[in-house]
Amino acid sequence: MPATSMDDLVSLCKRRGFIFQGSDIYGGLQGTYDYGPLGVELKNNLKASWWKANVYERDDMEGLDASILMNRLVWKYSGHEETFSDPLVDNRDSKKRYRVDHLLADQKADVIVALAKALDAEGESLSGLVAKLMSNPSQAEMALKEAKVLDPDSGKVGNWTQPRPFNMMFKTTVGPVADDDAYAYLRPETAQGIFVNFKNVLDATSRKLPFGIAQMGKAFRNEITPRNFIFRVREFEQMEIEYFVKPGEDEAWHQRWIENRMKWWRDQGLTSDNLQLYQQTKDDLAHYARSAVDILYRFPHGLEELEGIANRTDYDLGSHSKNQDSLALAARVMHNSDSTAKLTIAHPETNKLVVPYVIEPSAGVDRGVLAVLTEAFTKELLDNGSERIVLKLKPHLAPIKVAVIPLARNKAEITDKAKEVKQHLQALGMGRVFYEDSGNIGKAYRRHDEVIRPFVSLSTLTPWAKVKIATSDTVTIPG
RNA sequence: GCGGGAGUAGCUCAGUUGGUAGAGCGGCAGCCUUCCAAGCUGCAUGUCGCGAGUUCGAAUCUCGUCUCCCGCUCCA
Repeated sequence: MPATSMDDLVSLCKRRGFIFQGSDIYGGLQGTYDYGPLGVELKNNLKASWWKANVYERDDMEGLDASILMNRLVWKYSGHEETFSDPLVDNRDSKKRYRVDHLLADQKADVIVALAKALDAEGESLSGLVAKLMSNPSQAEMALKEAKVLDPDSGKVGNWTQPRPFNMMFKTTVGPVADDDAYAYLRPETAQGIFVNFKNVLDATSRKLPFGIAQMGKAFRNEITPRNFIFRVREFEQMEIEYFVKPGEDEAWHQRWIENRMKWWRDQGLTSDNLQLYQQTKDDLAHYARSAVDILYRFPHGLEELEGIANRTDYDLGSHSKNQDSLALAARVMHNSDSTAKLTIAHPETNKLVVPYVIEPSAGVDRGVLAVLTEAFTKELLDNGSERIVLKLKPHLAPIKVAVIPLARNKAEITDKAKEVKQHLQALGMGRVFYEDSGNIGKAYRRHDEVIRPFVSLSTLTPWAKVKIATSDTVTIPG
């Protein structure tokens, strides 16, 4: 079990070159991290394993790599522009929605005082009150009621909902003129790139239901609180599948994907003890989902989401489709007057055009790396009472595949042979191959023990292991 | 964003009542070494997170700021 502390992991990652704080020499930038020499190998290995399992080893999957920048209309119709914008509260009676800061700015002083009191935040500035309101929505709802916060339009006391924190999409200007309309968002999820390419992929491949589209890529969220190392960050990478199925078969496929994805994570070395499924409640659900199951992992900071597997029904394709009235959509979608495409496919039996349902297994690459590191991090107690750190990684994830360590570096008959072996191994294209002759043998072993398993312990977790060079010219590559 | 804690060498940390920095591990060079976290010699580590203030003098006191950790929040 990983009784690993986050501090231990952060320390190892820095020391051995897995993960660094972003913009480190300028004091860092919150919620950004850089992958170092070993980290990039580990991350690439994890991604390669995902792509192999979900694209190369299946007959029902296509790959895609969509742009990070997309037409703003994508985010309008996906629902993100509404749900990922500023902190908002709704008046249940008037059905009007207000930005929390604007609402408070319109209140009389005594209302603000009463609100501050209800929030136990006397003397706070207006922005401080907004923050307080956003920090605990249910308390905020009661406070808004208690303070009799007025609806600025009607002048009556409002029947307020919980305030909701939404301004998570990064904006950037597009084109040479930075006027108000020349902006785009950095995508807050990769999924939409798949949905807007649904017709393109279909036209190019003549797929039939069920089939999926797989994609990996960066996404950006202006998180209020980046936290827990690479767990919650502002720039992150996703591995996502949108799997399109016949309406009515969605529940069964949802289950199948949950099992499939759990198995994959176990194949990456995560143990069942540290993995858990969580069925989201109605309140938890994102705006697009009918139901969702999370794969949770026991990270150093707690049991948290590693991957979400959602049943998005026909919400997304329906949202981005023209002529929605003719589609008999199950999901409630915004009327789309901008799309130029009908996102349908022939029903396998009736041959009528239908909007397929979507099952979305969506995993965080960085969270995956964190989970794998957490699981692999092991403190071994040595006979002399001291500890050594070892990463017990699956061979296919190991950042260094082979370390060739000559048993002496002052004897040419040994070092020449060792270098020759290293050349041969390198030519196999198996990944990183190191020739290690610094210090003495003991130190060279230790250096690699930390990041790959030593050849001496033939654990099933051993990657390629170290190569032993002997004067008898025998070479062993256990594992 | 709010509350609490922290930031000294690559890592883990020490630094006494303010007098301009140390240890272990690691790194580099050389020697030694046939499987071990083995040893020996030498070298380099640093605007003490950043900026300002108080002071003759600040790692040490004050303020600001950035970053990290814990809690509230979250959902890849």
